[in-house]
Amino acid sequence: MALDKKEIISYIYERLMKSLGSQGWWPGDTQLEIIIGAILTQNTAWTNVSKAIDNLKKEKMLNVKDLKKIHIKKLASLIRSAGYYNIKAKRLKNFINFLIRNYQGGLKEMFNQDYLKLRPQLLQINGIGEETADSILLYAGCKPIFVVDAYTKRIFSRLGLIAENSNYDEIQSLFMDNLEKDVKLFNEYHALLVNLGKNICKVRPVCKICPLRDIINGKCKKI
DNA sequence: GACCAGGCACATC
DNA sequence: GATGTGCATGGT
Repeated sequence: MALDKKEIISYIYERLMKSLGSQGWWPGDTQLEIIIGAILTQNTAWTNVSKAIDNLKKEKMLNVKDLKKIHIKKLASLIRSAGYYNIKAKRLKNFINFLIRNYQGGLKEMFNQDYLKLRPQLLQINGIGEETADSILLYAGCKPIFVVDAYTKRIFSRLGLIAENSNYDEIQSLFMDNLEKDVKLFNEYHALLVNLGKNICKVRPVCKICPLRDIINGKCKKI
């Protein structure tokens, strides 16, 4: 008997979790650090982002007040390793300015509202798109929003569960409509997909190392 | 040395 | 609305 979509989505999660275990996301000690990481990791390997965050830590810059004060050129130099450093310095500043203007610099105040109202506000900030906004909501704010990224799209279109040209909302709905709205579940599921994508599904356009369909029937040896 | 990475905004058609 | 391009470092 064939599994329906809901069962497949849950089954993939169960298998990934069983094979790879809890991912312990997001790597970061504070809400602000997570938000900064979410902006810096845009189209960038985490290893490069990690160095940038270490630099900010060393300079004791991981707070709203100092990020407001720091000159943008200096900020850019500190995050150099994360790539696109000029643009990302601007994006960090944009977020900090938004936070100060609307919430007196308080993340607690920002998150202390209906997250469905916060999401469009975040999307208004230049440099924060859907994935970054949702990462902020889920990983920094602990709100039940599913994060969609390039790996999610690649993996699930290869599985034939979404069309290759699906947009962000469509993919997000696949998960949000078929899973319990559970922060821990959304947290782990996205992180597991990134792990799977990074380590196993690099080969394009077809994954030759690990046929993804085998995830579903449990035959996959790699995970 | 080519290719890729946990995107996004903007220009152009 | 769809498609193309700039942004940039560091690992494989």
